[in-house]
Amino acid sequence: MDSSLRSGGGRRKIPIVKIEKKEAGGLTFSKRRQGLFKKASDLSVLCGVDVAVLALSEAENPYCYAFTPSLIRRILSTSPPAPPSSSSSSSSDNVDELWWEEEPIERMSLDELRVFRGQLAREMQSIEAEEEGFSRSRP
Amino acid sequence: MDSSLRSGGGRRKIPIVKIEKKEAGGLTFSKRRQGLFKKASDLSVLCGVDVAVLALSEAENPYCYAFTPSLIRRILSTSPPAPPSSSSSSSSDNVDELWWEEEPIERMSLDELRVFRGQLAREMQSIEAEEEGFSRSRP
DNA sequence: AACTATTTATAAG
DNA sequence: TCTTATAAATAGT
Repeated sequence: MDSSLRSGGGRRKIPIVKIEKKEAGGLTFSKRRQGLFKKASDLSVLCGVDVAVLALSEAENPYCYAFTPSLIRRILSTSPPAPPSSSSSSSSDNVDELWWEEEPIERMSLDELRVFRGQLAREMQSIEAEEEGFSRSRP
Repeated sequence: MDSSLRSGGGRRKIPIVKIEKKEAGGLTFSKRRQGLFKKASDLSVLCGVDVAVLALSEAENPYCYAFTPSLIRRILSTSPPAPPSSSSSSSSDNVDELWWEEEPIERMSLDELRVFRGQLAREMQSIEAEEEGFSRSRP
């Protein structure tokens, strides 16, 4: 049976076009943002590279993910906000748990804000360097 | 049978820890980066929001995804670098094709660089506003 | 670069 | 939120 006609149960295929139903849009934004941040984290860990993600909600609230070594070190060295099952877990690698992944700018500490601003500043320098290249070729 | 012991066939479960084999790491970076950009695109389209992704390869090459309405408009209105099957395709909605998704900074046009820099600048203003909040509470 | 078995993400309920 | 059925991503060949 065509999955779009089925009445019950699991995931159905949806076209990638803007969701018009207001509530569904907000739920989808939350779920997919979480999924996106998880993918960013996996990529960062698996390949040992820096990945940063910014997503603005429809209300323009910024949600960011930035998984830098310095940020991780700093977070791990301070008291975590609420790491799930850190005391009872039997495995020693709950460092892999993802409680720090999603962090709206509004909840960052001053140090976190500075780290993140530094990342953006460096990225902007790269962009400005590229723009310099254009002005040199046609001053 | 444990999937890590199986010899043939499909996907196997892997732990999310750094891949040490050099070649495998590069392949995984490419595949997962593509997947991440696709997820970013889907989120952006489904929810009508701005999403930006930056990923630095192990060699520090920047790969970025920035899917703003103005960027899309500008790209669609200019001659595309190499849209796949734009002339032979029978469907009219090859606008959905994702050829512009992956774009290293080095290959951006001046206008693209400015759009992207503008996004980062706005993001940085949000961060600085938050930092202002800290200095007001303890001057 | 393509395939395929499988894991992972997620749309509805 | 939690579950379930399914679509989508992807590890290894």
